[in-house]
Amino acid sequence: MNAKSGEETPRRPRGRPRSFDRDESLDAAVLVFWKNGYDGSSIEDLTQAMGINRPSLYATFGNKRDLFVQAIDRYAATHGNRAFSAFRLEPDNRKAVERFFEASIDCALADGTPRGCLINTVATEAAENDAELRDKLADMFARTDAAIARRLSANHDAEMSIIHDPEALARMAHSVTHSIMTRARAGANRDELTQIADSFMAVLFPRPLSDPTRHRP
Amino acid sequence: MNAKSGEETPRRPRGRPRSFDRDESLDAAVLVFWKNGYDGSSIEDLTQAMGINRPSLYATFGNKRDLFVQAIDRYAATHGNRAFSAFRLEPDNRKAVERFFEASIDCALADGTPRGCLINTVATEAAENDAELRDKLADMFARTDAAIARRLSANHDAEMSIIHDPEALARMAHSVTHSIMTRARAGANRDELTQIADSFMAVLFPRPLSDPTRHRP
DNA sequence: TGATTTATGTACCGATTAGTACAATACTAG
DNA sequence: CTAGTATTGTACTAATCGGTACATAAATCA
Repeated sequence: MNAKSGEETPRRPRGRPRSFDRDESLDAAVLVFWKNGYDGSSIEDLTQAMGINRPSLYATFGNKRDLFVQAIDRYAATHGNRAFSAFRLEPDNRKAVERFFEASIDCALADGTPRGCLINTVATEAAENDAELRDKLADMFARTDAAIARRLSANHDAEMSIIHDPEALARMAHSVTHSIMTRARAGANRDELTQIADSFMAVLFPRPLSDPTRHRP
Repeated sequence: MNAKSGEETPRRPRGRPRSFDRDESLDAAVLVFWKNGYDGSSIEDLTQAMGINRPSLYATFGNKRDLFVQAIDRYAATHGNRAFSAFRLEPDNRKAVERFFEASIDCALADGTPRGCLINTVATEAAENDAELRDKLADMFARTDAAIARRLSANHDAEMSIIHDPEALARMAHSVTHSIMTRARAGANRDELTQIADSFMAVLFPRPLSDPTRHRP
């Protein structure tokens, strides 16, 4: 009867309602894993940061490893997506990649969050002993490569880059952020990371000698 | 008297001699940390792989954290140095960088060793909660940048690269290996890593259109 | 030959680990 | 109202964690 008369009714679930928001708790778990790594994060650390107790964690997220995988997806949908939103909004390819690098640096060095990237730095390290996680990450990396390539080839000014293959250019831009994340976690400051980004911009999108805004190669 | 008559006498130390070779044990510890990460490696794992018991580990290397730092240095002197030896032996800058990338891929995917790099992948992740380690890594990264730059500027054919500043070129070549290590740990295969390296070779060392061995950009 | 010094092997420490049993609680369905 | 269902908080488990005390073994020094 419900299925016919009112599809808009939310139909609350049967038992006692959950007292916390799943995604908010997941955001807290992201920060813990991001800072301490997988093995460095204890259930005690996690439940404390998430504001829930152990049975709630296990009932909602499965176990520590499952929680980690869900935290990776949550990270990709939040912090990870921020670098791409700037990317998507910029119609010019050169500026889009430039802002992609800037956003990556911002994410890698943001106040209030750990250095580097949960995916590139933490999950990747933990993937050595977890073949399923490794496959997941390889897939995420490939999807990121493809998403950048799709965005780059959508614009017809792709000729501005000396790389005429958008997929190759996308892999390279993505790769530059890997170094940004690695160097950030290892203590590099913003100037150093900006220098890296600028250097690669200069070779990926070289400006003609006549251009006064041209990077010095 | 010893100092005058015979400097060649080894003068063995006082007490019971150590029953294992320090560097050999360290090599085993390198593999354990490389595979499992810092927090993922237990003292039990380490002593078992190193073939020594716990008191010997603590007497020789201090504690787990100190052992980790010594393993990092040992890694740099063995596996890490291999990438540079190929680099140093090659007089041509383009080929030197090409072999630097090849050696990095070999190290990242070698049979018998874990994926990626102990320094770029494992130690870097662990540096977030260890300011001293982070400073050490930042220093190691800067030294690697500088060593590559020194090698590149020693040769006068540096003009072969589109990047005329050897230090910028060195940072970029080093950065490419960061992505190689990250992607390798995340499950990328040799073809994918070679593709990355080739793409960057094509922009860092572009060949003239007339060159039949020119990379397709 | 002792006396001294250092490493080894066993056996242990308190703390922390991931995960769970169980009763109480808060909701929906009838 | 009662019955059914799912979450909550407390308390607990066996196992493992990093680190060490202590007696024994093997070397040098005198």
